[in-house]
Amino acid sequence: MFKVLAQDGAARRGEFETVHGKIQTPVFMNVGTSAAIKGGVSSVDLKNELKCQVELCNTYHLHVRPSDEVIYKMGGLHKFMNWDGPILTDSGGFQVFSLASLRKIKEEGVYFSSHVDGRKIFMGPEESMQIQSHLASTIAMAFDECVENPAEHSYSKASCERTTRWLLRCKAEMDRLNSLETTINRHQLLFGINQGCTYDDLRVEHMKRIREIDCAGFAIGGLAVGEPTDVMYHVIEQVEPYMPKDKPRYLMGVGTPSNIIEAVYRGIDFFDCVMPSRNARHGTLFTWNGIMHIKNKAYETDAKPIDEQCGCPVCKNFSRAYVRHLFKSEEQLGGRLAVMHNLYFYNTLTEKIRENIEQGTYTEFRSKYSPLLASKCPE
RNA sequence: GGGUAAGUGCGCCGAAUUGGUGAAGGCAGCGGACUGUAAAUCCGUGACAUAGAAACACUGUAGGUUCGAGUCCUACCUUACCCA
Repeated sequence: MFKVLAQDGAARRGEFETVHGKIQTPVFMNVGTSAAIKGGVSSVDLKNELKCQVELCNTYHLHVRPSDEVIYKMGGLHKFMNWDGPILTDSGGFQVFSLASLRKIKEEGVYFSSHVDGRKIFMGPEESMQIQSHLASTIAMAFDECVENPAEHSYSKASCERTTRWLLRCKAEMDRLNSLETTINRHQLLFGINQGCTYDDLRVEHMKRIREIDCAGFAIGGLAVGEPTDVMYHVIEQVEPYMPKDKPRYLMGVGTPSNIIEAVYRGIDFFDCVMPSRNARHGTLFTWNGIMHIKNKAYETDAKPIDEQCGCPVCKNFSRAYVRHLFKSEEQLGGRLAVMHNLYFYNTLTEKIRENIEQGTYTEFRSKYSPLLASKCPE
């Protein structure tokens, strides 16, 4: 299912075949938590204009609203949001982290207070798999605990061991669900998730343990949650040698353009992050010359496109001055255009990464763009 | 001409108990943050200054009462409304 087509150092150019189409890696998955890209971008935009390969949705959010039963009745997420490409659903594990004040963790699973109406929600490995099966995503993520940083070694160790037990339960439940005639996508894939906070021994031990479990891919979770960037890169370097070479590797929730370039350099294939969409809605745009705050006065009468090197529908049609105006006057179109630009940028970034790995020029690409894309755009 | 009400820091709005620390807060402007989305959100922002201290400045204007005045008194100015 996963083939490495080319390699340049540790960087891999791959292809992952799924029932919803082939994914060219490295890939950036576009985050539409509640079956929608925030900022008003639809699956039609993603497909026709933004070079999106994979859309990511969230188990917890969709369970809360509109409920997975509703989506199941509507024929699954693909039909529901009219997206025929691959979909990855996150398991709700990140909400164990982000809704820290609203949940309680037990061996059987996690008790949440809904962030919408406060009602009690229980989610364990089986529930997460059942919901994701209803959603009928291409790839389901294992239900894990994303441990906060910093965390005690003893807590992280116990949490890792529980996450392993949860993965075994996820695997068993998914196999059962995939065998049911009533299941919409009976070829749903499961990705296991590595945890261990920033402790090398826990990370490696956990990776060695979960690679024994038959998953379609493996993710590194629990990073970019407050630790310094060099610590994140260090953890990737520690874990990567123990990740199967014939399966995709997914760095969850990461990251900045520079983070992605650096992680690919260290052997990662899949990414997702809210950063392009969230920052766009907040007026921060990514360009090939660095980061641009479009609300800044400097762009008040700037007739140039956001990025002269960019081929996105926004840069082909509108000026910086116009987009700035939309933001300053709180027109919804501003957010939409900004999100479209940033997603196109991320999808083009991974496209360029793939080309450079194929051509064996990834090291030069990385040296040039890793610092450049993290800098502030001049002008 | 007479009467009533009101004037608050940086453009606008606006709070301030029976007078009691150098006047809350909001908007706008300007800048920043954001990493498996409780986020179209949050933070900073009078001026000056690298920063701190000192100094300077504060309720239309000018006086007065008082230990102490945005709050009380007097005059004037401005605005709104009412009566001629």
